[in-house]
Amino acid sequence: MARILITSAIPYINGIKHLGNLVGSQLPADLFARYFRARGHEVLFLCATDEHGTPAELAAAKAGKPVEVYCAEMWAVQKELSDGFRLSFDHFGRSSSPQNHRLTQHFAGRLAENGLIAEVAEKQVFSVADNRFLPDRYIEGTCPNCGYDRARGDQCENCTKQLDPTDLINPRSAISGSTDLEVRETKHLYLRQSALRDRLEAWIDSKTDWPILTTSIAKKWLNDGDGLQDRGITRDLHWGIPVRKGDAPWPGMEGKVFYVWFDAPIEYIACAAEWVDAGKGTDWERWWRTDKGADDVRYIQFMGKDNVPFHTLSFPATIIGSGEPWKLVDYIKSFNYLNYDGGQFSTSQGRGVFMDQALSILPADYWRWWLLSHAPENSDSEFTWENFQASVNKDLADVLGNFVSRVTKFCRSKYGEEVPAGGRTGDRACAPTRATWKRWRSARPRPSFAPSGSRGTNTSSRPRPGRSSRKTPTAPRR
RNA sequence: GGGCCCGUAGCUCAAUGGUCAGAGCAGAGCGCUCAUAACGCUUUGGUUGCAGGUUCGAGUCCUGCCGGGCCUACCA
Repeated sequence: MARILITSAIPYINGIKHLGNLVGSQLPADLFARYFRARGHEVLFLCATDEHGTPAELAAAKAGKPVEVYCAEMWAVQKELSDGFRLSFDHFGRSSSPQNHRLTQHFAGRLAENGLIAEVAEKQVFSVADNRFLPDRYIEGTCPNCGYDRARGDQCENCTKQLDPTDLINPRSAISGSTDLEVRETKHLYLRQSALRDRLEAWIDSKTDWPILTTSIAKKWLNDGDGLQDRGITRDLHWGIPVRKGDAPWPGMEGKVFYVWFDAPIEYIACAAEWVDAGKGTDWERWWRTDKGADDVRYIQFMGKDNVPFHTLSFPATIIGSGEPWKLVDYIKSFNYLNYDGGQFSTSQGRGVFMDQALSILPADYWRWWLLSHAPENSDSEFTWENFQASVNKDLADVLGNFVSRVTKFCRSKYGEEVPAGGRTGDRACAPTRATWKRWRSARPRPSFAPSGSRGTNTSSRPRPGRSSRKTPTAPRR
């Protein structure tokens, strides 16, 4: 029996997720977890909400609520929806948990002790009216290239030219519209990823079985320009994990918090501690510390492709740089995007199908089945209502529904109202099943969701009796 | 601009460099009735985006082009 640790990319707190988010991480992770539980393996499946960062603060302000209240409410909403979709997390935590505060500060302290943190003074745009520093994309103005008047500080959406905020003509805050902006100097901590570049590259090169989507993105970042760059891990925000060096204060960093992408992956670990503290488990280090029993754990992460750089580089840099025996990921399953009727799903534009709407239309299993059988593994895939309707009506209602109806009515007509006692199946009938079972047991725990085709576990080209087993494990058969 | 991914039947998708490129749906034909206006069987449909190259052999590897998408480090 193997021990399998599974994490799904943690969904951001600022709203209800759409089906594209769901199929890109949580849903396939859930299928994978259920499959290995059903095969008798020991599984720990963790997810959480990702609660820090500028968008969370702004969403709370827009809702007219204190950010911690807003996040608590949205956590409950997301928890209810994940339950509604029957996502079988062993724990659904929060990146704002005390456990994550402690652990994030611990990692930062260890990295500093190992000389992997640099303090960098930099200039950044500050909005007086908003009383906050503005990330580049929260500054709007007129594009110097094409004249578009709603260009963002990082890029003009109209002409796609990349910009620096200081390039903008008549810059203003995208939050309040205020033009009372000034450039202020601020000091931040940087994770010296460049110092770990060669170790990260060697580690990634050793992962020859990862999806090309995962490794190609990682290698791009490792080799682009001057190679892997250091990354700022602190921000001038109010809501977040206060910058501390382990248990100690961090002189010069008062009032600052860690960057959301520094603390979010650490929540994978902290979530296991939350799982124990919630009384659902007994020993979380057994899953995460290779010196405390986790050396035989196989750890698999699920995420959309936009998350890959942080999971292949930043988070491993944090773990390796700590010098402590934390468990590194063994396999990163990344997904492309699910599109909606010819375009992208869009949370900000309300375009697409959202988790709450979906459940109000049909029960979760309809969605689970369709989404998993159309998971965008090799390229972006497409949701259309026509396809969804036709697939559900034909495959679920007609084929499966009719089959169940037929079997139950057949039994009733032959055996009456009583369920007949079971018997033993003959050896001849069992033989194909045994062959199938043997192949399943020898399969490597690597996720692949394509409903047809010959990827997977078959090592023999000999035709075999019975029906192919190489279907997605959720394919309803009885 | 740079990098990467993708392009396969009307649609949604498969295919460790190796039989005749396969499934489901849609279309056509036949059949069945234990069953949901169902179901089963058969079947039509392909210059694998285009043009070259490597190879005994290319959907797969290489080069160029066309088209779509993603990323490009201060959104997450």
